[in-house]
Amino acid sequence: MPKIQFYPLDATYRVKADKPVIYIFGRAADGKTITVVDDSFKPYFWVILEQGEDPAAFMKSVNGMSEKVKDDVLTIINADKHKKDYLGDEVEAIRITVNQPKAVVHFRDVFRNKSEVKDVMEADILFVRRYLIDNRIVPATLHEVEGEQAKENFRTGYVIKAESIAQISDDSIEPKILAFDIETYNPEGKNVDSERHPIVMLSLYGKDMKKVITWKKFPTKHDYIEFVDGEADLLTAFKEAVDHYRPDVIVGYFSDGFDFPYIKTRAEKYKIRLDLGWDGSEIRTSKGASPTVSSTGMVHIDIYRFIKFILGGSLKTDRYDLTSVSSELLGDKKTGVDLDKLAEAWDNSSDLLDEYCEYNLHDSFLTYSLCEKVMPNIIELVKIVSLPLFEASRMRFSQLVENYLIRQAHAHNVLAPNKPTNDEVRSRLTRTFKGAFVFEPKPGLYEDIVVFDFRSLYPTIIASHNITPENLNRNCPPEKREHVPFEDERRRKSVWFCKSRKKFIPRMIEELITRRMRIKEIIRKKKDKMLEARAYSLKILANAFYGYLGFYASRWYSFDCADSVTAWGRHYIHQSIEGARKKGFTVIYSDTDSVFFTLEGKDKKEALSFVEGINNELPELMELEFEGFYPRGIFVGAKLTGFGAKKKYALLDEHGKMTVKGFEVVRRNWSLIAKETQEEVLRIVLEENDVDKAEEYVQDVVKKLRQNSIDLAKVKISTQLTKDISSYEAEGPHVAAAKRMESKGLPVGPGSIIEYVITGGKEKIRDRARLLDEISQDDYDPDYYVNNQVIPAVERIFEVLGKDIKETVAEKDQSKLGEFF
DNA sequence: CCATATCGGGG
DNA sequence: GTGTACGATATGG
Repeated sequence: MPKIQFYPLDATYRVKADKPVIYIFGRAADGKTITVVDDSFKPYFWVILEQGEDPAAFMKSVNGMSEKVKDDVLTIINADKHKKDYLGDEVEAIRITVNQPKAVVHFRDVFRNKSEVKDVMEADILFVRRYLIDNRIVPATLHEVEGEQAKENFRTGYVIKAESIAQISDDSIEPKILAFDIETYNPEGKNVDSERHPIVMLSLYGKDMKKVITWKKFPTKHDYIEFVDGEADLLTAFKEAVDHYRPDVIVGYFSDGFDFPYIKTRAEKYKIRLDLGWDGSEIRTSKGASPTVSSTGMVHIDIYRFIKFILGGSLKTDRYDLTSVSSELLGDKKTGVDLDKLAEAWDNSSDLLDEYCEYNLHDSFLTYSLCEKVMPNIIELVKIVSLPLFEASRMRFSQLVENYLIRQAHAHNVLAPNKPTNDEVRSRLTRTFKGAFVFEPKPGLYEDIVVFDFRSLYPTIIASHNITPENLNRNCPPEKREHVPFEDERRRKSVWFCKSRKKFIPRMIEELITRRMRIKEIIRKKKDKMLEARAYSLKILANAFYGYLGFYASRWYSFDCADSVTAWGRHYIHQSIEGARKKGFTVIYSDTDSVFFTLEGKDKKEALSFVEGINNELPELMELEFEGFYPRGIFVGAKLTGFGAKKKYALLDEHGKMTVKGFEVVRRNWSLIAKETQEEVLRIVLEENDVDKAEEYVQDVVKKLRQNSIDLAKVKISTQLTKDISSYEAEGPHVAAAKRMESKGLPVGPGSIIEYVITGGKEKIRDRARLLDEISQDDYDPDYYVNNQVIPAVERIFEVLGKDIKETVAEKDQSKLGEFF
């Protein structure tokens, strides 16, 4: 029988004659598209009987049950029993195998109401998911199917009726990606309306495809522009181009929420079928709070969602528009055209349309580049959770953990707990957790600072202390009980975990930690993009476990588990702090998993041996790591925010490298002169320990500001708009500047970077904001830059050093005035 | 103050 | 489709 190697990408099922048939779509190793048909798998779920009930009698009574519900015949085709781990106990669970997925729902409800049934389990794991898990099929990796060509009508190179399918290697596909983007007619500005306004341009970008389709003619040099006769033709041309290119992945930016729904609405107007599915089906929208759009076979990825939800935490940007994300990830950004004028240009068939087409293609290019860049991360997640790309690329952290656990539960003979009921969710939401310990730094200048932090603190606590619901206060001889070191005595007495045997969640997390350590070891010797993506995936997954245990909607939720993790965290950090103090070090700062202390004349080696001592006492997986040694550091009086004090400090290491946290230098909306002065003051103080010199430096800057000899580029302030100009309640200088730009016909909106300078005068600051091309060197206001930029940037640093820089500067000004008169 | 609604992204 | 989510912020009672 023929064998074909292929990479599964997507899967679905259909019921034929009351029998489910699985279809796996993918790319064969020879490049052709493939459909694999498998009708051998049956849906099932589990029943747990009440104590004392007879499994044999139950199985006999239910086996063969059959009911006709509407047009479906729903039948129990088998009932057998297996030893399974049910919430930590080994039980005889009864597996109910049925003829089709709908029968699961039906019999689930029937059994739930039976008095002899204690619980119904895994009756909500989707059929395709069940199939992939039970058959150990890992999407995006290399598999081999054995079977004959099937006579079914699919638009793929192969259609194989599978006799057997198996993963043959961990090698993953490099998917063929096609990005797309639309521009719409928008006479009402931001107010887009897919019912009334047409799509005027649509771009496609792939390795071998650069195309913009539009339906007004204008002169152009670009050979990638394809002119068609109207919007309907544009839609048809889009469909044909995608169909002809046959990508594995079609990608858009916010295409779940905008491009695809818009295209669908427009296509419906013309009764055009968007049958892009490899089975001939149309693209489908799923409504809800966050709608998705899917197509069978070809995988639709909305790269915005993946970047925001999965990579977001490790990016600096807090905005997820295409410009911000591209500039951070690719160092590129959208081309600047004014979209508010597109409708006008369209109406007049203006030559400007050529520029809009360039812009349209560039957005597809950025989307393509982003997708290509993060694809290793998507694929590694796919492999870990064993879900198709469509689902894996849309997951949140909680779903990532949950799907990983469900996948592993099957491999470890564990029954996945059920999802919480609405009532349960409500009650979970009322409880809050005590967080991490923070030791506030005393403002001051410190010498010989050593920093240590716990490597993966929460994951290692879960693994080391066996923290999991199945181990909480149950089935354990007293001598094996480990009480959680809560500060509250009652809680300490009442919450304990059994140490005797590693249970499911701790075992899973231990595996993640050790796998990641092995990979890191390999990467150290030889860099590898895929391995780095894998190490990153394992890290974010392990780190998400603590949050998952305390997440209200999770299957493995446990208030006591989540609360115990932070209690252990506080315990270990306190222990480290106390240990350091006993050895004669002075602890200056600590937050969650890190400790900063000063050597107090002792040798660096003594600090290292202290940590070695701590590590000898720690459980095996836990480790307090040496983070760095800093000959000098400064901690500055923190401004109280709603969440407590914000941390502000700067450290200088032995090689002269400065680490700055929480100071304005790292923020954008300060002028360069303020940032530079702050950085230089920090450098003089830390490197040379010379406060007088720092003071002189500031005085010199002030003098130059007063002479208006500081370059305009250094007094320029850049601020990013976060919303529409009209929706700002308080008009700050950046809003005033944005309005000036708008009045000059420059495109401004959310995401635009506004650059302005404050000029002299008696009006409000916002009325003195000017754009760079409106002013010359002498126009900036020295007073503003001295009092509102430079002084505030360095004030607290000098405060720590016992100086009032305001006074120093004022005196100098005063004496100068004296000389003058 | 707490509960409920809206937004995010996109043109 | 063996289904529907999340978290921050603004608004209203």
